[in-house]
Amino acid sequence: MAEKVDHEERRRQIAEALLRIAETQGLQAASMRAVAAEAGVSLRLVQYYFTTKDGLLLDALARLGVQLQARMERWIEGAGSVPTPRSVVTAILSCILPTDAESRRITRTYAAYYTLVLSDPEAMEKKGPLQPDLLEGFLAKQIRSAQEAGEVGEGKDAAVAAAGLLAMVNGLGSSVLGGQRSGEEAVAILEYHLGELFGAGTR
Amino acid sequence: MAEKVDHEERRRQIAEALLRIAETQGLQAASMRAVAAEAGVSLRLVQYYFTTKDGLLLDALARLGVQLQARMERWIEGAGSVPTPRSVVTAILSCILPTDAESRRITRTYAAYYTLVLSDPEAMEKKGPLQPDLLEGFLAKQIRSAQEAGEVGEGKDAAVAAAGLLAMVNGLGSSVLGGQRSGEEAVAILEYHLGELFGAGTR
DNA sequence: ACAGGCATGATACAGGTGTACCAGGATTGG
DNA sequence: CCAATCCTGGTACACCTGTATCATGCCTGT
Repeated sequence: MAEKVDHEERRRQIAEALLRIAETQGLQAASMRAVAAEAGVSLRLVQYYFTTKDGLLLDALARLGVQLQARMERWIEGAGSVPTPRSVVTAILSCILPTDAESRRITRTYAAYYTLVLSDPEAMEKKGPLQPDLLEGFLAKQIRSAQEAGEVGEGKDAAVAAAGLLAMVNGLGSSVLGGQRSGEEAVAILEYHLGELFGAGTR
Repeated sequence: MAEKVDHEERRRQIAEALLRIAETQGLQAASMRAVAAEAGVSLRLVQYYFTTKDGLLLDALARLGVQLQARMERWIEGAGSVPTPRSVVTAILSCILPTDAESRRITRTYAAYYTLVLSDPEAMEKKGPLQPDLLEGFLAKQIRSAQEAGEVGEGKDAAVAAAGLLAMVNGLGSSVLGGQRSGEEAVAILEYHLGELFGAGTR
């Protein structure tokens, strides 16, 4: 058979063009023709590698997920040589906030997908390597182990605290994207609440 | 002049049709024709009362804002005969969460508008009687007065706590809409964190 | 009673959308 | 060298979008 080009590479090129448009102009501006133009290929090619538009949308979303996951792992590693639970939790949560260019890009793009999954509920499951439920469970586990180490008060509920923090980071991200707050203010608010949690309960 | 119909009433009828579509199918499904059909009028009428589509979108958003504001005032009144700062804060925050039919409707519709204001930044300012900054400031004031009454610890930062709580409620609402959590679980998480704040700091 | 202007209906237009189809060029297996 | 297979370009087809235009009915002030 004639195996000329690298399919995966082409798919990546096109999918990232879609993500670029979604980030800057929103998903409603990401037509097949616009994606083709942004990727520098013909409309036919986009159709060829992703038969339907939903296929393209889903594939691009999956790629965005692995990008975020990669960023989180990078931030956890960079949190310190011996990662304490607190530093891990701080790294995970603060790397989601739109502070630098990469996180702003990822957050904006995820926000563009947000209304899409609302209007089409549970159509986009089984896709993401990033289920927020998993992340929440992981955070709760970190908090619980910090609790056993005496770093957080006995009375705290690790699961509820994790859920609340994750939701807060989500909301803070929205406010930054909406221009009500700078990224630095958002991390300040987050770190204050982390201090309340890890501050041994008295204070 | 011939003053036959009640303009305001017709505008309300059409705008609420738009909101109904936005809630159930998202804003991208709210075409002029769909709104006309939902409102039971002709396309021309929608054009007549709202010259352009942006006008309709903005007007409907404003109406949604006053609906939310009315709900908040209703909840504050229903919070108790003598409203304490804590009950006021609890009422405001928990009435935003999608628990009953009305709040689900409002939250879903606001979410539908969310990506719209992202792709067109600051185009929709000066509109809402509900700036989140104002709400945040009001919450901070309530917390501060509770602080003077000794209900919350001295070390707490009222402004930062208010910002965090508001963001958390925002994020919790998103998770409920996304189907990860029930509304009751969300208010439980919120009330836990309110307890942490108002629980005099020790515990 | 009659003209004036408001309110409504039907339709047209230009543009953009996702998808389908047809054709030809390149490359490799036999 | 031939043919089969993969890849790519151009284009067409319905359909839906927001908006503009033409026309008509109906109420009202005088």
